[in-house]
Amino acid sequence: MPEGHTIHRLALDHTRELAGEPIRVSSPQGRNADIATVLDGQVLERVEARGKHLFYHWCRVPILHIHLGLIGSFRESPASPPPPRPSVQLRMASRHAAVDLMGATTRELIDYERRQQIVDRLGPDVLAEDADPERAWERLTRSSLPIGAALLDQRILSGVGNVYRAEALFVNGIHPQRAANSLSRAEFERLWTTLATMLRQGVEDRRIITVHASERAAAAGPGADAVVAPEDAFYVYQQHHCRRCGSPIRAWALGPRRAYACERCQPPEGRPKSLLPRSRPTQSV
DNA sequence: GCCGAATGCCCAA
DNA sequence: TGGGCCTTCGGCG
Repeated sequence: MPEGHTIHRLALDHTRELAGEPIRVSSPQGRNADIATVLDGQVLERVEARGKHLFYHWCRVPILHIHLGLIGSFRESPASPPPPRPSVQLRMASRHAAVDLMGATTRELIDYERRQQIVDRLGPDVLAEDADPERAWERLTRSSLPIGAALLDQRILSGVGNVYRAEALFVNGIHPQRAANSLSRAEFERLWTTLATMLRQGVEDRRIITVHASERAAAAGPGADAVVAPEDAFYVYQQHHCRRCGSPIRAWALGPRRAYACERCQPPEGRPKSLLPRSRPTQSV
């Protein structure tokens, strides 16, 4: 479930668990035996997260570039791990921990120049300490995309995926179909702040929970701190009813992905209803 | 057991 | 614009 928060969490964890000592690298599934051969026994320096990309920097060999895609994931076991599943693309093991990579769309060794190309393509990472929202604002104002599509365009800003887009737009009362260049500067700044706050919380929680604790407590009463169920974690993503006003949540295809909105809390604004995009909101779920 | 969807993105046509 | 890549899981027979 990889949006930017997952990637940054992995970079932190893997740097802590794997860096500074020789790493055993293998490819149980076999398709990345070439990578394993190069990396096995090498010392990992650090793991870098940029948007949804991971870069493993080693002391003496090329950079391991990983992109999880939609369904890629890491699984972690303590030292002396169980045998890997056959689907494991790469296993990296230190004395302290082993991490298994599965389902990732990109596993490749690259040089620094190539890494630079990839980074240069990305808009500012909402999770980067030194992220420059101004760059995102410039690209946004030049975009004719709906804001819902623009937020998923990693060239405009990076790290945001389908859940955070739905949730951040909801919190700011912005309809996903509004043109990106129709946002006011103030709206953009609030949106950026929301995203940065949400993703940082995601890094900490190791999952996405966007509904504010006070609202969860109000709904669930005491004990809401226990395990948060998916239906309590989100305002609109894959929800049926708006937890603020009770209106039905609409879900429709916005570009290649499903968008979610409460059209009462997020008015399409500025367009007569007759001119609304005929993207045909369907029943939720 | 099979099918489709899932927090993504790339490429060819 | 459509298909491909990659795996898991839940819903449906």
